[in-house]
Amino acid sequence: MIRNPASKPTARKPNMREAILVAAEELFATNGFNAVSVRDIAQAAGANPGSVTYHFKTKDGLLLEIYRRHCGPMNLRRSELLAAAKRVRDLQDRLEAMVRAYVAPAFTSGSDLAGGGARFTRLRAVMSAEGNEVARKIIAQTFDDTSHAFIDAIHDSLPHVPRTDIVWRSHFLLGALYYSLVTPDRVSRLSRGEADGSDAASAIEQLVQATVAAFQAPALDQAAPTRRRPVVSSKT
Amino acid sequence: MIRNPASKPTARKPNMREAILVAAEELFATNGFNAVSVRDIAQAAGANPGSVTYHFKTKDGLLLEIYRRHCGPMNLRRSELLAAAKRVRDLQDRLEAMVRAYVAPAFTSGSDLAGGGARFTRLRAVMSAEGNEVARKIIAQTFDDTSHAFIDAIHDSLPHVPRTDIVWRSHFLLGALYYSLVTPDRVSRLSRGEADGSDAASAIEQLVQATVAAFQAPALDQAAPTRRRPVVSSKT
DNA sequence: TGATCTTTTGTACGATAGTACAAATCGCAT
DNA sequence: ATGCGATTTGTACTATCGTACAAAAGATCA
Repeated sequence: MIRNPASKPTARKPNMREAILVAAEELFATNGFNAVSVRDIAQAAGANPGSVTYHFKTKDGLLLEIYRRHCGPMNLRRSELLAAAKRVRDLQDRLEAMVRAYVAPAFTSGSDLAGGGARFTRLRAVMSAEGNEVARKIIAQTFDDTSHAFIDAIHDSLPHVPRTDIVWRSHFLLGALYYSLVTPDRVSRLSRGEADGSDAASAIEQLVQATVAAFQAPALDQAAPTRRRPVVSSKT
Repeated sequence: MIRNPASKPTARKPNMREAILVAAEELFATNGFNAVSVRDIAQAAGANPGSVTYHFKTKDGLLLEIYRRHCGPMNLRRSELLAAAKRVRDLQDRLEAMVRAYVAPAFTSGSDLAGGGARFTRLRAVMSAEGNEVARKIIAQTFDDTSHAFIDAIHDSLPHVPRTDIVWRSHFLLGALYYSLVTPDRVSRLSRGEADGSDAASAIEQLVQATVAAFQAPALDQAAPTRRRPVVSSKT
């Protein structure tokens, strides 16, 4: 019976600290921060309430640690994918690759944390909706750089669209992304079972396709008083 | 000193019940349901905690009443605007009008409730993120009809796009809409002050423009293995 | 005006929250 | 095996939660 080779020489049971983190992630992402008690988390993790205090000191500390361990890997992955996307020659393909570089890591794991990508993104969505203070600080510090990098890159591919519009549209992208992870069942319901809102692959493809089109919409500021955009085809 | 002509013969102070509702809306929409105590609400409304119990029995009952008084007017307004939009002849204009009919009532007041539109929409966003049970039931009952009406109408204007894609894209629209109301400051921050995320008019225009383009994106299912979409212009 | 109903107030109660802390337990190097 | 540091357990404390309820106060109308 081999014990898993714990990297650190400190670990009694399989990995209680990890179990608490995962349980907390899931519960926070599903019910919000305040609706979940430390006791709930402990029970879900098969731990003792006091154990949570031992590892993370406070409930805020636990949330902080959840962010800490995810932000790095996810942003790293995004940077890699963005760098690769920037090298794509074709302008249309490049834009799509960049959007995908932004979207994909939010759905899939950003590191060895099994399946943690979607769960963590859902958590971010909920925390941002609740106006959580701990989350707000971390997000402004950690994610704004990445967001700016994407906005700049996309702007380079769409020079005729003002940066302001790019910002708005990337904001919409994040909102759509969050909402897809928060209430996937709504998609299933409204499509009357024809689509599965929980299917990450579908969500990514749909989101990328729609967002690329949104980014390519004509500029708003400098727009002429009357519409002048070529419609895609409008009827068959 | 004229007393305001209360429609109902029951009302002691200006309108305590209303004050509690407004305070609760604002607090719930900002901090989430569980983070706000009945005492917080009472204090913000200048009322006594017991008064909340008297008018709404429970905290859930208070939330329920908030939904009740907003859902009707907002959906009515949406139906009116959708009906008007359907009468627009030009296909492109009609699509835009329909999207606007969906978006506008969420930002502006749906009735005589002063400025309540945006506040209520923000509330819905937060409740949906928190997975609130009371909200979930009401939404499925009250909003799905409206959502279906819009999806069907938009599908009629975009027959070459599968209904499934329309559902996804309208889902993205709602997510973007929610997020715009939840964290408007992010837009201001990322645009380095060039845009004001709190400006409803800007948000609506940006959202409508981006969403119309997203809806017009080529279909996903029946798509050919290689891309074949006419790019809008891609460079000046 | 005085009776009656509605609304507001004040207070209290049981439940549960986050957290602290001492005791018990475990893994491991020696 | 044994001692030691790391972890887990159990429990307790204080604060705050939602809610109930009786009393006070205001409004309404004969």
